[in-house]
Amino acid sequence: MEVFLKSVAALNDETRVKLLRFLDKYGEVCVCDMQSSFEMIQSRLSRHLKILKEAGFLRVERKGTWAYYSIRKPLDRFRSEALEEIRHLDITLPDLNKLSQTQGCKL
Amino acid sequence: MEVFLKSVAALNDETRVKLLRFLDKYGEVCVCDMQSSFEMIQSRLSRHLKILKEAGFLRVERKGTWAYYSIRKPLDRFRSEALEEIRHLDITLPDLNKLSQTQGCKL
DNA sequence: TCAATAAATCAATATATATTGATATTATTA
DNA sequence: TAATAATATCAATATATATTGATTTATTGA
Repeated sequence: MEVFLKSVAALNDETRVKLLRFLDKYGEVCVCDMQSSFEMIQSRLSRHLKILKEAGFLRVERKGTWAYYSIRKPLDRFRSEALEEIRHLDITLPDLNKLSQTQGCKL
Repeated sequence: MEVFLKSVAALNDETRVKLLRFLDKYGEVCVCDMQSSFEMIQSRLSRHLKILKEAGFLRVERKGTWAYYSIRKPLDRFRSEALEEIRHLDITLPDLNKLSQTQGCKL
């Protein structure tokens, strides 16, 4: 029950649904790029990413000071069905703004 | 997005997950029987049932003063996957206590 | 129509979650 | 090792959701 409720709680927020879809679309993205793409305050973004990760949706890979998040694979059945459902929602996503590459990130 | 978040929000509560599983197991159950089975205060139960209904999981049929709730069929893909996930959770359910039949219900 | 019962709704309060700004941690590099 | 940058965590507050008891609505039957 606990694990199920944790997955569901993670999905129960519009910001996190958008982040999931964003990572689903763009693959592996670093925190500072999500920050600039979504124009979101850093602590807020970090918290949402943590919730998604601890709910089993995301994985993180650290490269130096940067943290790259992506959809964890494979996802179990329920989580991948949730992601599939999210794919079919009419969501307006921001474009991927690759600060990290073009400017070495200075947020 | 709205509809999806409504489904997810409805699932985001242990009491409601148990109610879903209960109705999944026992079929059509009237409110007073759920009340006595779960030993739950009437207004609380009524509120949870409303949330599940408005999220598309339940249907209600009124028979006189009684309201019979059951899982809505057919469920769409995401909702039925959620239900399937719930079926596999290790949940302790109360037995169905048929007050309505044995005593004509007097809660 | 009145009384009684089942269920729904309302209003107040309690509890949980999200947001923000500040601070801490970690890795890099001068 | 000191300075800086990226990310995570913390503490205070705001917002949303759940619970309770009281009230309302709807239905039945005397």
